[in-house]
Amino acid sequence: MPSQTRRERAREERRELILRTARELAEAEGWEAVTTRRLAEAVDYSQPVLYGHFKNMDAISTAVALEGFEELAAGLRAGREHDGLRGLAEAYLRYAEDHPAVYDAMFVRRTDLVFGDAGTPEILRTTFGEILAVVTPFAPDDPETLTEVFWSSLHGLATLANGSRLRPTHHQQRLDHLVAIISHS
Amino acid sequence: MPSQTRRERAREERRELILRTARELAEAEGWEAVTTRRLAEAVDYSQPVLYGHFKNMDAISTAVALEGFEELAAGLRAGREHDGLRGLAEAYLRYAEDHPAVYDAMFVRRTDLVFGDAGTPEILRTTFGEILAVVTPFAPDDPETLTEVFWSSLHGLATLANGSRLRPTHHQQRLDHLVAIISHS
DNA sequence: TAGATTGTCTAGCGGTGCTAAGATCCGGTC
DNA sequence: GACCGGATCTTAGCACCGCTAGACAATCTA
Repeated sequence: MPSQTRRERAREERRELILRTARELAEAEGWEAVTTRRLAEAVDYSQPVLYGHFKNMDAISTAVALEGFEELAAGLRAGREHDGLRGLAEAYLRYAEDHPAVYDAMFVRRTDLVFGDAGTPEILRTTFGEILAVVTPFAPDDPETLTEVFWSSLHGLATLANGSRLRPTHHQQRLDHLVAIISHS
Repeated sequence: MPSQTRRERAREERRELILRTARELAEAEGWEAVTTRRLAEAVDYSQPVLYGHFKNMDAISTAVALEGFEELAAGLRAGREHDGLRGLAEAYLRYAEDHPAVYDAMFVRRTDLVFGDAGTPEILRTTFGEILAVVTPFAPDDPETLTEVFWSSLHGLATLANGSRLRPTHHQQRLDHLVAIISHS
């Protein structure tokens, strides 16, 4: 019995090593630098080992994305409990800024994660639920739509800022504006 | 003299053929399908011919993006003149929905187009200026910040909708909400 | 018509994701 | 302790990618 579980434990550790390394590589040099050869070399295994743990390269970034959803949901919850709408917005934008590669895997890169579906992972619904909770007081009759609009605004700010398409000096002012127009709606 | 200009004309037509074909291929199958080999075969030349017109593959999608900025700026202007804030928002989202690959080239794919810089192409400033013009009445003291927020919201709605991450049925409601909260700010 | 210029192609480099086939290790059984 | 069988890992290779050097053909200039 211990032999079997020891193998399984080793396998699980290898899987986490691959995931952690892929994430670090992506954050350091972008997802285009995460190739099977470079990743295999970084974890000191040959390429086929990766395929023993993940179906393909996309499955690796999807797994990183799922980690990201866990972290983001926790951050949003904390931000919301601390400072409501503004706290959640700050937490969202901070997460996107601090983990741009993970954010990309979650929301920008092509993925087979389905969003509005029955097969949607629970954590995705949880994340959406955090935004829903903080927005509902401002649109009790149709909170879903305002949630989508608010989320889209945050997503737009996050991606355009990460792509250096917004003035880097006006982070706080944009957040103030967004929080103001949502709460006056 | 006509010989020289005939050559130049042929060269220009070839360039446009490459651009048009790349754009069609991208809209039909996504940018990942636009490879030098497939594109060369589609225009019935060998791959090195592409490099006689464009420095590399990225330069092709950048050229497509510049076409897109021209079209988008014209659409935004028409929408704005027809129905102000709402008309512009509708025009923006319609363009992104009708030309998802071009929109990607403009705002999502990595590009060497700089945005807030002195070397920014005039057409980019023109496009931004359309949004600025329609938003200024609602924030006369600091129109730039509200412009960035409004643009980010439109961009977020466009990309999340194109990635099937928003309910496809509530297009109009989201637009109504966004226009409402901006104009009440 | 001879030479220079321009245009085009074939072939090839090093990289990519991914996989088949064989070697090797290691736990379970006699 | 010897051996078997399955899990694990590596080498080697496929077809594709962006991109370029060098040979060859077509066209313009003089």
